[in-house]
Amino acid sequence: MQRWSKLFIPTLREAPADAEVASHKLLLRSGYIRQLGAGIYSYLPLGQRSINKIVAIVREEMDRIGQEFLLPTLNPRELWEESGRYAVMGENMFHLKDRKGADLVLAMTHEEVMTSIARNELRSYKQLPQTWYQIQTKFRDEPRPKAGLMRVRQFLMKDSYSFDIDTAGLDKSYDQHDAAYRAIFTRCGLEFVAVEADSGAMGGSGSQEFMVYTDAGEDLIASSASGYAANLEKATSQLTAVVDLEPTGDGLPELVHTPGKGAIADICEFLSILPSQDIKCVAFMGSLAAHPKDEPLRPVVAFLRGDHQVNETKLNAIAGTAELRPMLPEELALYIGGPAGYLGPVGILQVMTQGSLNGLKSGKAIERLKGVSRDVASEGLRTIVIMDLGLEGRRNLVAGANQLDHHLRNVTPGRDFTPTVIADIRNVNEGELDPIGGQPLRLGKAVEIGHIFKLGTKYTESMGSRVLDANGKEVTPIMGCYGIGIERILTSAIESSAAKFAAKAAAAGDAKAGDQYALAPSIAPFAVVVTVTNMKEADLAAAGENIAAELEAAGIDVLLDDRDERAGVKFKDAELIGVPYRINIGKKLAEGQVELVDRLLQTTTDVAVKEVTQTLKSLLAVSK
RNA sequence: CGGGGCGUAGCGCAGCCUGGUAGCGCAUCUGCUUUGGGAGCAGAGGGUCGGGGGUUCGAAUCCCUCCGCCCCGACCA
Repeated sequence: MQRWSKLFIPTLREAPADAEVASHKLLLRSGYIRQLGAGIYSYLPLGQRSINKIVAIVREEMDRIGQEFLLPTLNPRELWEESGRYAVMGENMFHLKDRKGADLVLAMTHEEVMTSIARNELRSYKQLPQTWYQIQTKFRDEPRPKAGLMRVRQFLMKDSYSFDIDTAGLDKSYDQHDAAYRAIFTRCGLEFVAVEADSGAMGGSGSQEFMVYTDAGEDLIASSASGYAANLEKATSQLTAVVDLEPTGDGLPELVHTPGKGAIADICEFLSILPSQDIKCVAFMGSLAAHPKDEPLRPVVAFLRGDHQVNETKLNAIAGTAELRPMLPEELALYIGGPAGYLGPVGILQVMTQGSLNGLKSGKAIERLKGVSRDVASEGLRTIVIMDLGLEGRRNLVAGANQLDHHLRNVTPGRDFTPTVIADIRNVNEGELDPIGGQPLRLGKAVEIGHIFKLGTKYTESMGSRVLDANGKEVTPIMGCYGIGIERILTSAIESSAAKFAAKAAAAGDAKAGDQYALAPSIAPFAVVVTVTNMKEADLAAAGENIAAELEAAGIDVLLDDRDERAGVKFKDAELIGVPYRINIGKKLAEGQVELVDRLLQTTTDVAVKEVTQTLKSLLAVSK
């Protein structure tokens, strides 16, 4: 039996100053981990117990669909050159030399090793499909490790790879992983959403990220009760109903004097209109490469509904640019023809040539402009004018007139201006209705705990893996790759729970109770702590011993707190280590009762000593 | 890699500006008291003040340099 007095559980009353996010503080305070360097952590016994439980769940579910390997982390450089990823990964990969001077790398994932095994061993379609997985330490030289175990340089990952003869087989392997992942995360007690992800440059055909909402996350996602979920970069929503203004005068664009009303809120108040009846203009210079130095820049001008915000990732995708920065005032004058605050789509200068540039009065501003927009200045470049879908079909809008202190009424897209492209370039907002089920969207930061991905033939092709099909023809196996961040299951579970405790404490007006959490029994280091409130009272100590022994005999993961400490200290410690159930053995023992504290539900009930084991068994059965 | 911050006992911090015996709280150890929400009293141990160099009679403190860690940004199969 595990006795607290014999274990190494170095709890901290205060968190080290380096810790910022809740899970980091709590993992340190509860004695789960200690830091060794930036993004490098030691797992102490409690942390290791929890990690082991997570790994066991992952392994159990993965064994249903695949076979476990253990692959080397130390990889020859040549292997990564074969796949082309040596150059792609660059500084993100750890490099080292052996004593003979040969180059080695520490593996970040294992596509290359798995594919090398596949190409050496798989010969026939009869050997397919295969699903191979491992649970292994991965190394990534993160440019910026952060948030405790959230983003680290050395971490555990379950990675699996499927090899199929055709896309139908791949679809099946992919779906099996989807089901396995849902089972794993559910068993770990996580509330997750599956987000359709960008397959990106990898050229795959399907990809899903499994996300957990947490403020410590680095991605922004939107999801709804109808099952819709997407990255903010891809999320769309149903447009909220808007009313167009009635035309004034002859219904054509009409100049209005609007002194000092450059901001949307001001112009709306001044003209008694709604933001949704106004056109917002956002102007950028887009670089074609991610690290612009001497790269040419292209002007990108976006028009949106006044109450919408532009999403730069969407805009980049439409404009074909890699990075955007706001236009300088000189550039606004050059490409749009108006001052900031009064920019509008009507009469926008869509083509800027050397001639028209020369036509402008030269001066410092133009010289500066030539410096930043070399390409435009030298050969002329079309301004990309993008209109958001939210403006399509609208009438009689208010827009900047490209003159200081003036706006236009009666601006109607299509009639008064023609965008280069009409596309979705806006951010969805909290509460808007999702596009498939019409349920309100929830927006928030989230952390990625898993990813499944239809990889295709990228590696089997480049590394020369071929099998013979039923017709004796040589074909390239199709791969899928699938990852789970083991530590992120733990951190996101702690983050989620801590957020719940904090919210409840805040609602109760208790400002300082923001440092509690409870893990699901499936992944907590122990399912239950038996707390003897006073070890000096022999009957309490004996009862604790008996109850803990009985729980253990019933197959329950129990920790007996037999330390000669004050009750308060023991309660605080038990809570700090995140164990979901606690049995307090104290005064009520005289009446044959003990207390059962359910930290997941945050309730305390009296239970007869005789019924403790049965009660816990049923609680644990439910949570399994 | 750009910007900002920090480095003094296991943890949290003060001292640095204005150079002169290195301090406080918690934790640890001993004793007594206490015993259902991080106990009280008394005593004790614990420090290359991140490293190196310099200025000075004298450096935690001033100067130079290197290292480490955290945060924001960039980046992130």
